[in-house]
Amino acid sequence: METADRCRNCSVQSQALCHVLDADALSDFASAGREKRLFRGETLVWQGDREANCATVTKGALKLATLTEDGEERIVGMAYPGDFVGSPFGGPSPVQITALVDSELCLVALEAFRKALANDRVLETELLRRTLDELTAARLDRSRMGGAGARLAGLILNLDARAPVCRAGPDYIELPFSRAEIGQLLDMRIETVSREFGALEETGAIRREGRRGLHILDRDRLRAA
Amino acid sequence: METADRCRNCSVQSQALCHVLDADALSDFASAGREKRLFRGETLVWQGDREANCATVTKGALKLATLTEDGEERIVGMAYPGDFVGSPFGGPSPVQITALVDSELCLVALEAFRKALANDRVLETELLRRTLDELTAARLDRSRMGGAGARLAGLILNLDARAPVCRAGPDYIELPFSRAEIGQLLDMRIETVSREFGALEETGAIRREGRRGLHILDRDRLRAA
DNA sequence: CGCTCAGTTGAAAGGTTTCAAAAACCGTGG
DNA sequence: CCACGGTTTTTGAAACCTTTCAACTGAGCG
Repeated sequence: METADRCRNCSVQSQALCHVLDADALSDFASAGREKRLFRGETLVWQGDREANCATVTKGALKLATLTEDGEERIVGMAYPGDFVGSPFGGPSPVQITALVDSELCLVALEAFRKALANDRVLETELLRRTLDELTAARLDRSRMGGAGARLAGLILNLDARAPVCRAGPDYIELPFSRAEIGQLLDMRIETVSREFGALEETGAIRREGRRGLHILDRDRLRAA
Repeated sequence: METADRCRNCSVQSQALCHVLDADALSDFASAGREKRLFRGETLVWQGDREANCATVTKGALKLATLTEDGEERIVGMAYPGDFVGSPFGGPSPVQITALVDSELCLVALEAFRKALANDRVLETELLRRTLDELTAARLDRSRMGGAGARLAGLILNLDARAPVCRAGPDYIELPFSRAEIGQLLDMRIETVSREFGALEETGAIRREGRRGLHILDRDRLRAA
């Protein structure tokens, strides 16, 4: 069966929201979902979209962003493989969701997802648990706000720890961001991003390679920053 | 019956999490809860507390804060009447919860709350809905970060709109914060807070009265800042 | 080769923090 | 009721960091 295969071969089956479902429920759930590929820069959900579909990220990295009134974009969150994105209860989407690098998703129609949520108590409980965790993570993020260098070092450590897409070696990561996107995420201008990269390189914490390559030379020094 | 009375007279009965419960379930739930009074500065939950109790705020204003490694406090969220606080799934509390002004809560033992959550599907669904809303609010907060003046104006408008405790007249509010707490919340030093209050007063947007009194003279001007 | 675009670098302007000190406020006791 | 002492808030000036504006470098591409 095709859908069952899709789940059996799923690269995030042990981390995704749906891992709490038993075989039968999973099969129902899977038949409501479909794979979707997003190219770098493609947008899954626009800010304000009503009744947008939900999805589990299976590969890549997505940004959640809001538009300021003057049209600037502000990145307010990230989604990596295993993460769930979307507004299960519908309503206009508060953020837009865009692929930072070529990505893959397991897309579920909103109506089907809502039905699954109603049928499977465990699914709802798991979503609640994850949402609570994300809420505390989002709040803790606020507290982790020192100077520009500290924020950049924090981002690098974060990618190092939890972004499988970026890992291209034990001490080498490929940034999924442009300088502009790092600025939108960390609230600084691209010039400052560039200078702070330079400063971290000076200290010997990292070494840049090309535009997006990053050798991590000294994690302790990053943590100290 | 005492507990039923408590709910019937509850000042936040229409906004609280428990408003989704039917009469029977509410009566069970109420018998597991009890009133608790917190004086200004008292802490309900410390950062790291395990298995701390949950509560609904019925009166006052609480801060959710984390401690930085150098012992400084950083306010990462607020809770006003009708809001639910605590970690229903237990584990060490990521934040500490402290009364900013004399407050009242409807406290529910963690075990009882978890049981209610398991029994009453609607309770869980409502908690999920609220948590999702809080998550997007926390994320949007990040995007609302201009200069110091803009952040302070935003806080004032926020209190004006959603903090009943503070309202002491149609255009007069009583700040629940000290200057230091405003600094912890908005990420600026107390001197900057003071100067920005001065700047807003210069423009005629507000007028200060004593340490914590605030006349709101021109909401449009606040919004413009 | 010359174009464009992302990234880097430099110098000046702007805003926030820091350190220091004065002023206003509050509870207490005379 | 007023004076007192401690605390919070305000104000001032200099140091610091980030932004802004501008120019330059380098990689990719027709």
